[in-house]
Amino acid sequence: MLQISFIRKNKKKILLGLKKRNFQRLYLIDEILILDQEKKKIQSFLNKILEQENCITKKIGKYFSEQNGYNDNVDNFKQQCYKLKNEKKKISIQLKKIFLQLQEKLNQVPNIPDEKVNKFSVENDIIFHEKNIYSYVKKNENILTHWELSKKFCLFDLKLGSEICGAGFPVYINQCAKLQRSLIQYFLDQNIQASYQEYNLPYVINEQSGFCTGQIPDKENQMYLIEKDNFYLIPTGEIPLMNCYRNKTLLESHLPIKATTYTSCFRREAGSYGSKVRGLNRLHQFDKVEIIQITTSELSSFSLEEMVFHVKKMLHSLELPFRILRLNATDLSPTSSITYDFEVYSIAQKKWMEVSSVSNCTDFQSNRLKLKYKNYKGKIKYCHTLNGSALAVPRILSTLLENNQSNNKILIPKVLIPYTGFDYIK
RNA sequence: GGAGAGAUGGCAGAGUGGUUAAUUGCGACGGUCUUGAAAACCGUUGAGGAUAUUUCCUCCGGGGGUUCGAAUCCCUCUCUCUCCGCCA
Repeated sequence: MLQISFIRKNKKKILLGLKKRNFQRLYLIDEILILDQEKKKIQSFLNKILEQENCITKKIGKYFSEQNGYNDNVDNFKQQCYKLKNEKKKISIQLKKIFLQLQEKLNQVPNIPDEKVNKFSVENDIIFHEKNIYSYVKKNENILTHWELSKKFCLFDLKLGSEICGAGFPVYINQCAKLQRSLIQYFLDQNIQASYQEYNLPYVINEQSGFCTGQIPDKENQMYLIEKDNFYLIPTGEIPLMNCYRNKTLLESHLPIKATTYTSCFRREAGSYGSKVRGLNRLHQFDKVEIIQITTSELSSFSLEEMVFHVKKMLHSLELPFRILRLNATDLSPTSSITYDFEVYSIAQKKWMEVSSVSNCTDFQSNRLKLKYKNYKGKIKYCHTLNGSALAVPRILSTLLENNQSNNKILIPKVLIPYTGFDYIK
């Protein structure tokens, strides 16, 4: 959510940013500013009434404490209060109505894109491209997809999962199950080594948490709802992790805060179909290790670079061919001001698979979270929040299987062998 | 699931109808003393909003009510703790 004080002072900048996103409802900004003016007017009028009321009540109080009894003046004062009370009630209702309208409109406005982000009409920028992809392509002509490999090596069973629950809930078996667990452990260890603190969190959240990180109302339909208790299954560990810092005022000297968590993620993925959902490409339940940073406005772009570098390093260590894209403005999620997507190339499917997305949400989330910090001068400001996957497990798993296959076995990358305890799958 | 207790500033913890944004302690910040530090002593120290920059308003878990007036009384919701039951 944008701050109202920011909107008041930066109308032009905001409109330009929203146009860049191809956001259609630009009129919202004018409506917000008008409502804000109106709210201010009514608020100060109400304040004056309250002031009068407080003044009279204090006088009555004085009579009671000093003279210990009734007085003609007291009845007079009471009469005055009755009048004010009626007016107060009327105006409070008006104010509340306007406040809610204002809030509702503010909730609809997305974050302003960073200067580096391209317009909606432009292709996503490829800012990094691993060249050794070509050596993989030459290596073998008879390459199997991971679902074909699964049949050959007994890696996972989608049918079994669909009988237990439904499509998109895979069952991993034997060496593949261990490889999956090894990946999670490896990612967590790498993150902890980069001084991210590990959290183990609830997989279920309430509505407030979803609102604070921006999934509600925007992506409400992507989440599973437990109606009986009004809880949602998490679509990403970012939500419970970031909500650990709801309603907090941190000290600048404690920033940046770096945290990581491993969770399963649950997504309804309504409307997905075809090759996109083959095998492990798009699932209703999958595992992901998430990293976040909470920092100041001055340092958030540095944090973003640091996170990108960290993810890059991990992909390198897994020896996977990948590229990094800077998303253009239309592809940004509403909370994000700038996002880098990491894609690994699958030589079997001959396409790029998104395995991580690293975003700077600036103060958009912290405004909803009421997450602030006190700077060295003692002034209180909103934090900047960043989040990224490090990394999404199934797509790393599937591309590892596909890219490391040979006729009768699948090789495990060196860095994972201490975790798996075997150096190939057969 | 049953019974009871509670929710107050960064934290701890008073306050049961009237100058109470709220005693006090800890913490933090500033000062005195000291070569420096500690100790001791003195002082400052919640947030949000509006504004003519001076004042005003709001906030004691959330919402509603009683009253001229609510942290304080009533209703309701949420959460926490204790005891009992059930259970990985």
